[in-house]
Order: sequence, then structure tokens, then C-alpha cells
Amino acid sequence: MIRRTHDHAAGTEAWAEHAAAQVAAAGHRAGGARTAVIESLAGQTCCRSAQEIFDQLRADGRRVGIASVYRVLDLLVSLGVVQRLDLGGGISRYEPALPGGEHHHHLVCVECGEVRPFEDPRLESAIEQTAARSDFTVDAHDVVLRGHCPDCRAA
Amino acid sequence: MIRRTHDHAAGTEAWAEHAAAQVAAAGHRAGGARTAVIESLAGQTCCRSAQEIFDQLRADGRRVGIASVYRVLDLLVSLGVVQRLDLGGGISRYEPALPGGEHHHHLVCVECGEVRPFEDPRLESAIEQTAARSDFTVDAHDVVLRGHCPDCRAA
DNA sequence: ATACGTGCAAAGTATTTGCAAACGG
DNA sequence: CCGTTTGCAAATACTTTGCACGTAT
Repeated sequence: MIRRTHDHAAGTEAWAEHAAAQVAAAGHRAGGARTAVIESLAGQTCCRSAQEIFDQLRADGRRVGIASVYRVLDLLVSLGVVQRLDLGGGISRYEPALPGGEHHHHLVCVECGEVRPFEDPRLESAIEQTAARSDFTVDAHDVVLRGHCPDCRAA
Repeated sequence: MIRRTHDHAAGTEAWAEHAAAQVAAAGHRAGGARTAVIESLAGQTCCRSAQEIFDQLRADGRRVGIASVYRVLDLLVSLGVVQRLDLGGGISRYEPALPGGEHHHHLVCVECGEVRPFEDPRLESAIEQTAARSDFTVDAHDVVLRGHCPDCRAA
């Protein structure tokens, strides 16, 4: 089997293991809801809402409660293995925080709600520079671009 | 009296007039709640939540309902004279959108919630470049930097 | 065995909507 | 006047909390 350095499936698998390890290291047990939410997140390419994760788990036949989904997500965020995103509309979205420190930002269609990730090194460097100039200690940042996706523009 | 080009009070006064004019131009009347919310926003230097605006108006003795505050803010956002911000925590914040197209972003203290505005032309240009490269039509963008303010870091 | 974890239901916030009364032009 | 706007209260949407039962270690 060929091993590719930036293979996506391998990356998310690695993330699931990493997340489970962090949970254990923090002195927590591996309950059903925790395993289920980690697996669900590992299988997605971009951010999901708590409700979407819940719906997917139920569709897969798992008997989880939505409260547990929220509790697990909170735990994973506090352990630093999941990033919580606020793309507007009053709902939080969650995605795996990849170990390498690499991260992306999001384009959001204001019409259909589609979310597309993007990366931009120039943007990151501008943000770092601003952060350094400020008297705040900056730990994190979010960038959201809002507009219309090709499909909605056509319609 | 000396007239300064970038005088703040003059700028916000001008904004209030501009906002009222846009409301009228769109065929809306100048009811009590609309005038009150516009005045309240004009008197603030940075973003406020709907609840904060409501509380301030009540403290000033105006008998407005919070539903009207939300309705007026929605109207002003749709007219493009107010910008809606989502700095996290599930609550929306609002601030005047100054006519010149100039705008700023925000540093948020995750501990005390303090919000500080900042500007960065390099950041803007990086975002424009990314927007142009994407197949979305980008109308707006938000940048939020999260960290600790000097006071909270000291404590 | 025994804490810790979970599901369900109820409570808690932020925001929206229905409606009759008040009001602007 | 007459349709718009408003305040109140009820409804909604997302998230959190209380609690008894289940389960991993």
C-alpha cells in the first residue's frame, strides 16, 4: 500500500485517534456518545452543526441524545481537538482541529448557506502582524467571507 | 469653531442623518423606535448588542419594546447603514456602517468580553485578493481575533 | 462496585412573530 | 383617515441543565 503524506482519509483517521487519546489523557472514559461524535467529525471534510451531527448519528441508527452531542463537542473544544466556528445565523459549527496547526477559513453563501473552506498564507501573515502589534495576547482568529455561490448567482 | 475632517461626533451625526434618509428613501416612516435606535447607535463608538441598545433606551426613559429594537436593526442592516457582527457567544452585535466604505475588525477578550476595534489595510488587501480568486461573489467579510486583553492577562 | 457518562425532558437565552392599539403623513 | 409602526406576549430556535439510569474501568 502506498502511503501519501497528505492523504485525507489518513489525516482524519489520525485525528480520530489523537482526539480519543486526548480524551483519555484528560482522565475521561470512552463512552458511546464520545466515540460516535469523534467518528462523525472524522468522517466530514468541513464544519458541521451540532444538529447535523446529531441527525447523521441518528440516521446511522445510533441512539444518542442531542445534549450529549453538545456536551462531547464542548469537551473536545476545551481539549483543543475541535474548533468551534460561528459563521452567523446564531448556530455554532464544529470541525476537527488538525494537529499541524494548519487551518482554513470559510466562504459562506448568504442565500443557500453553503460553506466552502479556503486557505491563504498572505491573510495569515497579515493577521499575525496585526496580532503582534496589538496589546492583546491573540490565541485564535476567524475570518468569514460572505457572498453568493456560483449556483445561487446563476438562479 | 474649528472643523476637523475626521471629527468623531460629526461623523456619527452625519451617519444618523444618512440612516434616517435611507429609511425615508426606502419608503418607511420615522416612528419612535426607529429614531430611538438610530440615535442610540450614533452615540456609541463600537458595536452593541440588541439587549444593550434596549437597556440603554429604557434607562433613558423611552418606552420601546425589544421586538422593535430587533425589527429596526434588521431594517437598518438590510438598508446597508448598519453592520451586523457575530463575535461569538451566540449574540449579534450592531454598529453604524460608515458611508466611506471604511470599516474595521475586532479583537475580543475571551475572558472579560471586551471588544476593541482595529484596522489593517494589508489584511483588507489579502482578503480582496482571496475573494477575487474564489468563484463566490463576495459582498462582505468579518475578521475576529480572540485572546486576552492587558487587564485580564495581568490578573 | 462505583464513579463517570448518557438519554430524555425541562429550563434557559437570544430572536422572531401575531396582533390590537398608537401614530405618522 | 388609513396603512405603517409599535409594544406586549406568545412562539421559536439553539443550547444548557437536572436527574435517574446505564456502563466503562
